[in-house]
Amino acid sequence: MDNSTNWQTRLHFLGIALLNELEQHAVLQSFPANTTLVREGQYVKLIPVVLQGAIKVFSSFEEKDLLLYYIQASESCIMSFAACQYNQPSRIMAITEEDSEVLLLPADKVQRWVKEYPSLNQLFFQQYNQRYTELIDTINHLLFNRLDERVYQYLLEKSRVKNETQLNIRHRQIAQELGTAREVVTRVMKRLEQEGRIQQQDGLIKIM
Amino acid sequence: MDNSTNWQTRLHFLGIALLNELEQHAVLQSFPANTTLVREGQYVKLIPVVLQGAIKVFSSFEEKDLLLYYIQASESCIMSFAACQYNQPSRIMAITEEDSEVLLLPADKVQRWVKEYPSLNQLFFQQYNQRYTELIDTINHLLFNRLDERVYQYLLEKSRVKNETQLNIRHRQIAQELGTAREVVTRVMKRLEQEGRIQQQDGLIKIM
DNA sequence: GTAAGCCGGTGATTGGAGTCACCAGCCCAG
DNA sequence: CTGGGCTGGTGACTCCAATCACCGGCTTAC
Repeated sequence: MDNSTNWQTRLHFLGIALLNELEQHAVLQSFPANTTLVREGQYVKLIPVVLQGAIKVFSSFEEKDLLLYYIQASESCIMSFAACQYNQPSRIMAITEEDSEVLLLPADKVQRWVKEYPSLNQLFFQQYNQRYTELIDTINHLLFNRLDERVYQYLLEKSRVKNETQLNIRHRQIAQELGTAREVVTRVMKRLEQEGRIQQQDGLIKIM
Repeated sequence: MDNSTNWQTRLHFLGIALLNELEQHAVLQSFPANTTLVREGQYVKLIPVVLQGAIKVFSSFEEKDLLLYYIQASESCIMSFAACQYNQPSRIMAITEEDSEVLLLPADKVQRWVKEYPSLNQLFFQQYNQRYTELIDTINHLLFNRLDERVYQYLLEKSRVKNETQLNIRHRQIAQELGTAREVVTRVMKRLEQEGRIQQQDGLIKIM
């Protein structure tokens, strides 16, 4: 597979001029699933643009985590962007959800590119907006939905991101990504199964 | 009070050139406390920059609200910004917390100004980042803190924004802004009082 | 083969918060 | 001055989720 031209077509919306800059200064890198890319408190010097796969972004707080959103193809990470612009430490944790291919842009260059290339400026505004909206949804779910619904939505979203109808995932992980406990998830899953909304077999979860 | 030069000094960081544009195209307007500026689902054509006072921004969802943050002097509203850029309806509700003075920028002009004036571009990036960080904090509070702590933090923040040590506020309003019920707040306030963290007298709340 | 570890599953219990119903005190309008 | 509106305050109850303790089944390491 010709990666170099590949990502250029995928990121075509950034414009030829910027693509040329990227070709020179950005680094293409692959990560296996479950690689931790950023930890909380870390200072970041590279800004990722996902080409393939997905990165999941967490908030961690006092030993407990909460899945905030996924970064998918053609998307970038506003937290790294912010972290480099204001030289703040990262407030989130980022882990590859699947084997992923990522274009890494040097932070100092991005500072300049944002000013020179409206397409990149546009991308980050759009990303900020999208992430912000997602967070508001997350908050509303947290505040007003029962755990049943949160778990179900979580499964739907994960299935959408991974593009699989069968999910291979442990109760423990679900619990961790939703910031709750394993037994609680087990019970909720039982209920969802009884309600005919999911099926569990051999550690696989099928969404109906 | 000479308002016209007044806001120009306050917004000096935007640069002379942009200030001239603002002078021509922006509108200075005052609102009494508790004026609803934006409702959920509304399409916005004006982007506010607060000069004096404060605007509180809510998420409302199935009849319940949640206070997200305050827009204070020299700050703007990213939700309006987004709403106008992507022509999406507003996902939030905005109400003046106090008597406020606001500079209203026409949405279509802002589109252009953002590209032409890095200072404005910068302002919105900075605002996005700030709001985003605040939301993450809110989420962590929601997930991991007891209501006691949430209420206390809420009171601290409100006292900071209004710059008053005594708050004149009803339990009902606290409940509404935190997305809970009045009786619950009453009980929490009782506990906070017994713990010596606040004092309640004649409907005034004093933070210790 | 056996011990250790992870997996889902379950019962008992606790605690936080939301809900319902009702009270007294206060103020204001008519 | 009286009724209706607001305020805070309370008891009783319910519900959901978290926690603790413990299971049997399965895989893996040694």
